[in-house]
Amino acid sequence: MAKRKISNTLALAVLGLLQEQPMHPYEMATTLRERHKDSSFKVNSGSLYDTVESLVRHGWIEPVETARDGRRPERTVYAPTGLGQDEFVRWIDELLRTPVAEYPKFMAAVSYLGALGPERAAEALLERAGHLARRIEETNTVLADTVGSGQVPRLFMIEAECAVHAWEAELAWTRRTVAEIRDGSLFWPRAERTEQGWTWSAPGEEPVR
Amino acid sequence: MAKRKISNTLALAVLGLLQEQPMHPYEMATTLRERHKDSSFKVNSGSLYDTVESLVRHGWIEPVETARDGRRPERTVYAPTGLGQDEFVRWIDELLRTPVAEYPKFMAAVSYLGALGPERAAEALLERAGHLARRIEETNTVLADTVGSGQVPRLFMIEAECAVHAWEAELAWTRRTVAEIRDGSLFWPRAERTEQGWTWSAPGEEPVR
DNA sequence: TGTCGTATAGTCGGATCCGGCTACTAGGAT
DNA sequence: ATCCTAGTAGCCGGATCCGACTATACGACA
Repeated sequence: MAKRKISNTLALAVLGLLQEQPMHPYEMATTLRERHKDSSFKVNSGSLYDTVESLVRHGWIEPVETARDGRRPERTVYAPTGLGQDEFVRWIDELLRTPVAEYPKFMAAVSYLGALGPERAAEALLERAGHLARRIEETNTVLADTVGSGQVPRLFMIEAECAVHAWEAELAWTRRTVAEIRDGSLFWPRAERTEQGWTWSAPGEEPVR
Repeated sequence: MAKRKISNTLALAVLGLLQEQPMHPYEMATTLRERHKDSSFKVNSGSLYDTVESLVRHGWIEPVETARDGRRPERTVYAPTGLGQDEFVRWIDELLRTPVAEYPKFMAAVSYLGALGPERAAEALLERAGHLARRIEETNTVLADTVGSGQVPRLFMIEAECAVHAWEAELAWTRRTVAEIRDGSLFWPRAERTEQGWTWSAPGEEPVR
């Protein structure tokens, strides 16, 4: 599979908005925030203007008007090209079909969980669990206020359900791991350097205290 | 919370390896791959050399030797400084404690699931489910071959368990969503532009076919 | 009427990241 | 003898990304 010309998903968000109506970049940013899409896309104004320019270079969108309102800076309004409309759908299709490696920061830290020692690791994970629980709560509230009240169709906020599901899984794993550390079922070996390389104390022998 | 000087987690991997013994960058890369840590860290040789240099600039590691083996290019061997050893632990602690927004590509695509229409969306998600199931299987095999055979302590591969847990959750959500699309419980509104803005067909009215 | 905070709209320089490249060695295969 | 491939080690140009910044408009309020 050849590499995509554009990889930043913010471009996908831009394309998505322009399917509805022509827009200038600043309006894209505010619209994305209004619709809570800024939790799926990193909306940074600097990146946004770069992204839009890149989409123009690739012929996926084009400027349709440059208006000036009083003495405000002029706004360039963009619309998708035919190519852009096709690629929008193809891109979504591809992203859904094929999982790609993503290297989340949490995974990196878990890789070196051992370095903290059992007590500190358990404590840190427990704090994370609290944050996750709160975030789940907040997102469910947002869902209730929008989809729950019938203001927005469920399909248009489905990514929030997906995110909540993922956080719940992470929360469950985190709590389970804290429990395993505390009850000793996750054995904490004491690594030591010998002439041959590395050895670890085995379960039953003295663990780290 | 002030922004971290270094944010690329590859630097964390480097620090982790150097806790054990001094190493040159190329050896870091091969060691990370041997230990399957390349699924938690994006090990790209270009980035690796940049990262090492950045760690030197910040005083977290320092060159301890530049050896030349025959006429091969010379290798610079690095070791962590005292500061680097402290920061290693602090960084892990912080990454574990506080979840940060990560914008995975899948979430972006799910945000625009609607654009595919029900049949194509279900089909794409189903293909993803297959990939995820395979990846889970593969990782479990690796775990059985390493931790299961007692070659490596479970703690040193705990991130693989964490990843499997996350993929299983994603798989479950994906399958459930396919089912909901197919049995109609995830209503697919037909969006339309009117003079006032946008309106959607409500459940009960004609959905998209 | 001055000015303070917020919304509007976008620019820019520097940091980061990465794919593709060079250059050399060792060990078979032809 | 020569070629070919795989492994060892690192470098670099260009693309991308983002934080911090500029500049104007507008309503509130003292």
